[in-house]
Amino acid sequence: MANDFSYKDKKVITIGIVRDLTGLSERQIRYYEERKLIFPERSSGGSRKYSFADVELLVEIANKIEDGVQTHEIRKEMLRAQKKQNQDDVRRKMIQGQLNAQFGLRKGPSS
Amino acid sequence: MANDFSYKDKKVITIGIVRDLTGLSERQIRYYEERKLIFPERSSGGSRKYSFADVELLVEIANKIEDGVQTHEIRKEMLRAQKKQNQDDVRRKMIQGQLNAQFGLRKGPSS
DNA sequence: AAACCATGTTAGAAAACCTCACACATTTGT
DNA sequence: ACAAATGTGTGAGGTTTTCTAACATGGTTT
Repeated sequence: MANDFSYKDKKVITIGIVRDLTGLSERQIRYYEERKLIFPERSSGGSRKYSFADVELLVEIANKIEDGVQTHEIRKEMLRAQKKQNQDDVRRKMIQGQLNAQFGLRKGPSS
Repeated sequence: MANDFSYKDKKVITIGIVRDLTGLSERQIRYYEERKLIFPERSSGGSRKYSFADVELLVEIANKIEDGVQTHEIRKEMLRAQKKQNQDDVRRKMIQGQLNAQFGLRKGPSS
C-alpha cells in the first residue's frame, strides 16, 4: 500500500562514499550526527550507512553552516519543518479516510 | 541535456551491502564480474562500488543461474539485448535529428 | 578422462571505518 | 571579560570490511 519507498531512502552508502559525494570530511559528517541532524543506520559490525536523501540533507546542512547558522539552530528548523509535515500528513490521511468511508471497498481483499 | 542520470545508476554501494541486499555470497558477486556479467567501479583504494541497477541485475543473473543457465549463455543474452537497445537508440536519435532540422533552433543559445 | 562450471573456504594483506581524546580558533551566553 | 560551547583537524589504537590468490569439490560438458 502507498508507495513502497525506493532508492532515495535506502541506507546503503558508507561514509567514505558520502565524503566523496559531498566533499565534507568524515569528521564533519560524524559531528552532524552527534548534533542529531542526521541519522545513519549501522551495519552489524557498526559501520554507518546513509541514503541518497541523507547525502542531500548533508549538503543542505553544510550550506547553512557556511552561512553561519549553528547546528543547534538548524536542528530547530528541522524539527519545525518535520512537525508541519506530520500535520500535513495527518490531514491528508483524514481526507483519505473520508473518501474510503464513502467509496472504498469495505473489508474486501485489497485487489 | 536529456536526463542527467540519477540514484539508480550511481555506483555507491559496497560489496557487503550488495551481499545483504541480494542474499548472494561475495564469492558469487565477484565471480559474476569475472564472467563479465557485471561491472562495478572501484574506489581509489580498489574497493568495488555498485549501483542499484547492478543490484537488480545481480538478482536476475542469480535467477537464471538457478534455472540452469550458465554465465556464458547469460552473457550472450545480455549482449544481444544491449545491441538491440543500441539500435533502438540510434533510430530514436535519427528521428530526433530530423525533428531538430525541421523545427529546432539553429545555433541559437539553448534557453 | 580432461576440461569447465559454480561455489565454498582459507590465508594474509590492505583499505575503510570506529571511538576517544586533545588541540585550537571562533563564537556565544552570562 | 570570561567561561562555556562550536566546529573542525589530527592522531592513536582497534575492529570491520574488502581485496587477491589459491586450493578444494561436486556437477557438467566435450
